[in-house]
Amino acid sequence: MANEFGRYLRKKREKLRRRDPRYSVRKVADRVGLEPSYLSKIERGLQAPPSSEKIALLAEDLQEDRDVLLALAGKVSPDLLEVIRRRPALFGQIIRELRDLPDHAVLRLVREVRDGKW
Amino acid sequence: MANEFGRYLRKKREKLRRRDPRYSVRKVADRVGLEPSYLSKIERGLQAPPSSEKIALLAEDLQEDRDVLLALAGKVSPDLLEVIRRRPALFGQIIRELRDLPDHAVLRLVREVRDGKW
DNA sequence: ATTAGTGTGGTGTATATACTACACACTACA
DNA sequence: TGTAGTGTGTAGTATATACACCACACTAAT
Repeated sequence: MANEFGRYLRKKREKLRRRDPRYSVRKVADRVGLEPSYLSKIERGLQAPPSSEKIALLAEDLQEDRDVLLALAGKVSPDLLEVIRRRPALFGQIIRELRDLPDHAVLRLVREVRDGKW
Repeated sequence: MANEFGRYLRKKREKLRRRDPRYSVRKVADRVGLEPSYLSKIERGLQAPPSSEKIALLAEDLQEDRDVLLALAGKVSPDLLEVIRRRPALFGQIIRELRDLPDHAVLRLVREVRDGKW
């Protein structure tokens, strides 16, 4: 499961690399501020995923969804945590309420909210 | 802010203690499985809040809301994290959507969902 | 044959997390 | 005056987190 993160990362990076040499382990590592061998180990599951901050940078560099990448690493975006911590009872309640709803139902809800019905 | 947690804890414990001697530092610590001096330091803000697990036990013992207590400690309940990690894109989206809504709007939403309209 | 670039192995480390163990001084009660 | 219970101070520790440093072997181009 922590392994899943590494495999996903490597797959995506290699895919990008086929079209663009700027996606070598070294270059990506340099851009996000990691030591290349560290990133290499992470991709092979020899190291646990890095910090949320580095994962966010990786997501941006590799054009991935930040929340998805963080989830693969067993983490949750700090800004979401912040939202919950601000109103814990309220958000605890709604998240648990939505926990077992199918995707489409939740999505409909998202849309309703965005369309200003609330 | 980490200090807030301690003060809140002490206040609640002392309140309970006025009516029931079972709420001494020692007794509470024993029940939740902590060393008394450790809990004492936590209550005075000399130690950071304990693990989520211990906080949950404290919440139960002191009849407090688990999510609120965790939030005071700067944490989020592991079961909520799990919900988000399972469907990160979806829950990331909805939480950010609800972030700036006033309590009453979110509450109305909770009720609608619970009443099976979804 | 040098140079630039590739991925990776081994080793070390600073900081944080989450505690425990034990002793001490004080109070209340029998 | 002993016994039980109170809170707290000092000290130490095991484990996890989040990395960096350096060296090596390999490939491709000049």
